[in-house]
Amino acid sequence: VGRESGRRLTSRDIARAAGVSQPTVSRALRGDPRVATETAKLIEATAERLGYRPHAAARSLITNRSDAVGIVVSDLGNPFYTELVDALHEHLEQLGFRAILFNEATGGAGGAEVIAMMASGIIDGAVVATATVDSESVARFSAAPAPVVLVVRDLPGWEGGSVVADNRGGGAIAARFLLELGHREIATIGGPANTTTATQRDEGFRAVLGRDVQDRLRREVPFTFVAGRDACAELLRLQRPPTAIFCGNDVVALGALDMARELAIAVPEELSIVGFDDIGLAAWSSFRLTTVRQPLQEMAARAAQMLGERIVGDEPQRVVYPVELIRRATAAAPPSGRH
Amino acid sequence: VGRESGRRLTSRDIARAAGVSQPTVSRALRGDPRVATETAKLIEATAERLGYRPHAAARSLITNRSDAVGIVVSDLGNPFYTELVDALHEHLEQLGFRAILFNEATGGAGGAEVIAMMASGIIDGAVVATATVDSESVARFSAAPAPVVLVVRDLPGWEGGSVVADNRGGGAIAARFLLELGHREIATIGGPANTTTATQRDEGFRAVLGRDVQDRLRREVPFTFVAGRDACAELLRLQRPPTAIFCGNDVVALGALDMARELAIAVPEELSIVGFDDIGLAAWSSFRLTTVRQPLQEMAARAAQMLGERIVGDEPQRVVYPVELIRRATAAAPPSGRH
DNA sequence: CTGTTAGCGCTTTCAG
DNA sequence: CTGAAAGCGCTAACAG
Repeated sequence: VGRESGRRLTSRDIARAAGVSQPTVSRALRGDPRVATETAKLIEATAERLGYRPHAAARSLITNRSDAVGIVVSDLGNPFYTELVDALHEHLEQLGFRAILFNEATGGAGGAEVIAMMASGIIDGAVVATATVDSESVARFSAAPAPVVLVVRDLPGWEGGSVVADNRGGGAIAARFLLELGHREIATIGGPANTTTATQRDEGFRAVLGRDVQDRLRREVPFTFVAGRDACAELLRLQRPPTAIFCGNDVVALGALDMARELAIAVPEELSIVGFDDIGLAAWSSFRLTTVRQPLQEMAARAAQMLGERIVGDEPQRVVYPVELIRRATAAAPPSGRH
Repeated sequence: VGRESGRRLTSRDIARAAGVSQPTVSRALRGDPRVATETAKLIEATAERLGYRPHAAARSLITNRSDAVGIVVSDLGNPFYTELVDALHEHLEQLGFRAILFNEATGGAGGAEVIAMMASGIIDGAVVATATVDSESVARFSAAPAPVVLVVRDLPGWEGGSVVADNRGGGAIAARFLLELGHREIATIGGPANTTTATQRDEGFRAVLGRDVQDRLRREVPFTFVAGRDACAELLRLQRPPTAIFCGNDVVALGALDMARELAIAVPEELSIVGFDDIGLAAWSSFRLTTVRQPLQEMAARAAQMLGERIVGDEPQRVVYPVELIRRATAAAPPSGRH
């Protein structure tokens, strides 16, 4: 394999070849305006010709910046996180950052891994999408040696910057929609209680309903496809099954839909299903899931931008994005005589 | 935010606190056996107490290793790549590597970006899943300043290490299966001709068919859901439509299935569809796609391992994994009178 | 506008 | 087993 055997090419080599001093090479290659245009051109040309690339570690050692940031998600198997990673990655790259992937599951709970990498100077900051409400998280992230921006999920008491959707409002929208359709026996398959996402959606939903969802119609599960399937099966096995289900997110809703089909329950004729997020799959004609859309692209862009700002010292902000109901084919009026 | 204001903590600080010399701290923290057990314990304790973390850049500058590697995929929107990234990431992490994400689309064609990062010492190697057959790729990757391992897709003439599935064999299996079911009017929606994956699957398929697929029943499209939909619509609009379609991968097959449903064509009664890869979605009861499975987990593990080996100087290898037919619900005998 | 001089915080000889 | 000295390849003052 044509890998070079020799020593690494350094700025000193370029300096020698171009007949200037080493710092001038450094300046020229970074576009320092103090270097004469002629000199700069010459240096760039020789660097190009010799195939020189500055050694990132040497630079980092001085600047104390790595130009890399972490993206923390819990589960790439979940399409929602995939889309988020994709969007974050793209926007971060546009801002000149490399993205290092962290998996909450393997990378140690509570972001320990990320914080360690900040301390080593490997990353300049991180955007985390896995915040869970527990006693340590806020304190931990607040004491992190580099900025952390929360996206999608927030944390009570967190002041370090976050961009989230109006989950409360979204829950309310879903409830109003289902109520207007004529549903009365409405079930919920909510997400984990230790995520603000799940609790806020639930709160918004119940606030509009004007009462709590009966315990028998209430499920609280992890944000996974299989959990959605299982919870839906339980609900449909009830003596008086619901005519509609509001799900904590789309993956869960898709799981519920999948199970309804497996049990030959017609959607939306016999059962309405509403999700949350509007992931790509939701629009596939195999699903046509009615859902509450959160503007993931915009949120990712804003989070990336905010992290960039925080890294250069700007103040943290908390920004909330509006959501919108996307009517597709999984929700309709309840079967007659059932409401 | 409780970020420290002071100077960075260095190994010299730990040395002072522990009453030893700075190099001894360095040695102890790396587990150098020459350090006395007592001394090592003392050093570890003070480092822990003070919250010291070695500066990665300083280390890299000397060792010329970053312990980070690149993962190059083209499109995280494609579930297949997502699963691959997830698996690679996990195995790489187990080997002590961090994963930096690259997107072929934004990161410059032909892996230019990755090679630049190798030259800067930012990554020690890369596993690339986006190899396309063109005049430059092999030369480029061969001349890269750090090891490249190809996964999923291979390149003719590439000697740098690759782990792929038996795509030819898989195409043959699919053809044999469809033939035995009784199909005669078989269409193919293949992938891009500049990927070995697509061409090999197609070759294997045609070899068993004993003849070329008629041009009218042949489509060659990008590996996307929408492309699968569109191609399927075209095929079904034909005067004499096919009774079966072999798709270049699962995403395309799912697209085809989606379109068949939209056009109210019963699958598998009126149309059989066979995919390739066996992505997670294929097993969902909404799809139950019959497909040729390539062992992605094993392949990712092997690729990660191979990259690790290449980085420490081992010879490249080419490993091919067997595939297997997964019979689910999208393939059956053709409608009577149609074969 | 450019060169000289100092380090950044580690790892690695080389002594002892 | 441990310390002293050197230096990785850059960037950042500071002169000139």
